[in-house]
Amino acid sequence: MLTIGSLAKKTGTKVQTIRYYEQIGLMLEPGRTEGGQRRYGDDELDRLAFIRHARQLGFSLEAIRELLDLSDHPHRPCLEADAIARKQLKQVEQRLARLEALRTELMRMVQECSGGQTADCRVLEVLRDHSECLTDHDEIGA
Amino acid sequence: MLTIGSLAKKTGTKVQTIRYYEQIGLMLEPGRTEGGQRRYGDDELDRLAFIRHARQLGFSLEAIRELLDLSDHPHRPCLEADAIARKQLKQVEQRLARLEALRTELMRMVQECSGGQTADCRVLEVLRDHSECLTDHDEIGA
DNA sequence: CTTACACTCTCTAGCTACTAGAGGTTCAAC
DNA sequence: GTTGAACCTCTAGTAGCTAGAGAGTGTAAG
Repeated sequence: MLTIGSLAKKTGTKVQTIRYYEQIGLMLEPGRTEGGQRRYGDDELDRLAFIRHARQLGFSLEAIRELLDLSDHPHRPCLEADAIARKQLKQVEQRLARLEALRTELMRMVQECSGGQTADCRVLEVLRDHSECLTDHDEIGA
Repeated sequence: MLTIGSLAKKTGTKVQTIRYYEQIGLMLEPGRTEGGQRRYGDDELDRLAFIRHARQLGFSLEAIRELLDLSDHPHRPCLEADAIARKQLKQVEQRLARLEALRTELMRMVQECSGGQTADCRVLEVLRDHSECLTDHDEIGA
């Protein structure tokens, strides 16, 4: 049985954040001690690890909620789950494409920026350049 | 001379967001018409394009502020900007790896999920795995 | 058994990076 | 010279946390 603090440590989450996830219904209400302190089992550790990983991948809490629902209701017909999976897959692929473009730019930035002064530094120029970007105006936020 | 609206269109930014950037000091105060409306030149277009691009690359507004400072004061060494870029690159590469794992699993799920039930779904398991993550607890937020 | 103290509890308020709306003004085209 | 889209300021709301106040709990040493 884990205290909220050790669960936090194991998953790299702030204690407050775990309580927040419970509050908005992403984490289920855990068992409590006589005195009212939360105690967690391995299922909860898994669930929280999943949430944190998904967050690191840029999924919104709403998207994560959908994915968790897939696992919480295993007797649902597959069509529903399939639709959600397809939707998420599409998002994942968009995200991958953007991240790859991004990696390329960052790698170029790091390479070109070696030893000079800021005046010579291409970091700013690379990002300042808007010859390409002016055509793709998709959203930034998750 | 650009109105705030056309600047917004050119950079894929919301009008409100531009005013917000001005408010927090990321965008400098532009000239105004007699009637008090903002008018922008090409420098401001460049600056905003830079900010937006950097945001798309996952830089926080604070990191962007630092980068803009470097460009505003070009006689400082580039090391600082380089460090910021490297940090972002590392994060991007971590995210790419995890996203690829998730894509694989979602693809498998969509393929296999034809007639079965959610019970077979491995999506959660992929991200639930915390064998690696338990050692690297870097921040999520930019 | 009791005392120490790290940990937990709830609650409220603050943070970043926007976004939306109310209510009013300006600009440019007709 | 009037219409209407675009602009103005201001306030408040959003997601996803994060920090602090003030009080209670759990455990281990003395």
